[in-house]
Amino acid sequence: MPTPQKTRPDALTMEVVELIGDVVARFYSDYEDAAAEHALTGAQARLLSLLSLEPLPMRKLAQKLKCEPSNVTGIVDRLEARALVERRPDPADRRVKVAAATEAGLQVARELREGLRFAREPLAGLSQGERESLRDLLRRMRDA
Amino acid sequence: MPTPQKTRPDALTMEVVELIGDVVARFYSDYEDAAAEHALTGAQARLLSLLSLEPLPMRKLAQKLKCEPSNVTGIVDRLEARALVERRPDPADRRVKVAAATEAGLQVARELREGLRFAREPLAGLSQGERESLRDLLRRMRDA
DNA sequence: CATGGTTGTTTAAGGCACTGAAGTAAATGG
DNA sequence: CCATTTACTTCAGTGCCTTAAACAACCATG
Repeated sequence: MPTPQKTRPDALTMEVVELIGDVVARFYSDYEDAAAEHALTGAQARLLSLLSLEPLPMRKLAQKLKCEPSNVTGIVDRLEARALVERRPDPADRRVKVAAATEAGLQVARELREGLRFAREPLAGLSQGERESLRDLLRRMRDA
Repeated sequence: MPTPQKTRPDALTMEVVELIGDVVARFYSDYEDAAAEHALTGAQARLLSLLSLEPLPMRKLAQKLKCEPSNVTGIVDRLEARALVERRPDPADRRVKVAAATEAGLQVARELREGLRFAREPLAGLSQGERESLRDLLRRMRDA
């Protein structure tokens, strides 16, 4: 046994993990900034972003956001107070409240997506071919 | 003017941004989980991680964490209450308090780093050569 | 030096995100 | 029907985070 450690990662892997950490930090903080430009918190932006694709019941929102349903209540409350989101009754189940982005909410979500220029900027320096290999590598990481 | 938008990104770029978002979400949540295994919050883990490299004054910590110094006070308070971090006086400037990881804190930081297996797992499926190109691409993104 | 401005840290007040427990209303299955 | 489960909310408590204000120590200028 040359190395007593269980799964001692090689230097290359360690460096890539480090780099991912850096990029993650950058992307995350850029996302928060983009949200802040619309006076949204990160959590509010993520929730609104989800609703810009399709209306969802509170329960589903909690699942997608990986948090407790009681938490979603507050976030939707705050977005609803700003008329970016509304609660609709579910005709099929009167217990359910379906959260949906309003017209204004959709607009903000669009601007938010476009305002993610920070995330795109680092990509600008890559060639078409490099972006393709990056895409392939990321896909495989995601699906791992 | 075929497209009224300012800088309409192509489909490839959009997909890569989407993929980065996915990987970021995964990495972030794995980091929080790893921290939680040591009863640490994400913020506490990040701060402790910084201090595991070198002791830092409160002011520097705030800079690295991109937050207000008054915020750092509370986080260090909680880590100090658990004896993972200690405040030392700076002999050169009596205003300054240098935060430093204790022996126990260094141990936790080490375990935390090793416990980041989640972040490494997706890399396991990549070959040596692929990891190298990923490293190069990430480096260029970081330095962009 | 003395003094006035700057810097490093903390405290206090307040908002948001989050959890867990408890409560209410509606659906569902003997 | 009634007991259980499900969807949502409310409440209490914690942590992160910011701004404003306080304090002590540093520092430059006259």
